[in-house]
Amino acid sequence: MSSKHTSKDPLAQGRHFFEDVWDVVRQVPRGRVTTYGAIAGYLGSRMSARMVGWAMNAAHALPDVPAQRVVNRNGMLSGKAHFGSPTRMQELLESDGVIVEHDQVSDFARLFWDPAVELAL
DNA sequence: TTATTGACGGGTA
DNA sequence: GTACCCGCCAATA
Repeated sequence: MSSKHTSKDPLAQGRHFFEDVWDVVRQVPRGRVTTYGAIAGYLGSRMSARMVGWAMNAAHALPDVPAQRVVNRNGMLSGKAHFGSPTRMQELLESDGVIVEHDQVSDFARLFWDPAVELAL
């Protein structure tokens, strides 16, 4: 991360968007999952779910960011291809106690962890 | 410099 | 119910 501020209006975010994303993801409890849109909405940019994906890409270098707990709104492991192996994301989720079938989280609605609700800020 | 893409989501047809 | 289009911000070509 270096020294470049790409945000033209940092005050609007109060902080770097990526850092906020990582901070939220780190708060996702084991055995739970969240979505890109939920994180984006929690941060204030409801339609910038894509940026959460980019943040995850950058988070790849961070130790405590469980990106496997972040899936798309369908509960599908859309980012599994970006893990070490095609099955790595599923294995990590199963290790968390999450059932995954056909690249999709079982009982996704039940396991869904919404920062806007759980953090309730 | 502009154009296209990307770990997405919602609204509209 | 599915399909398509637009918008978000950043990085890459």
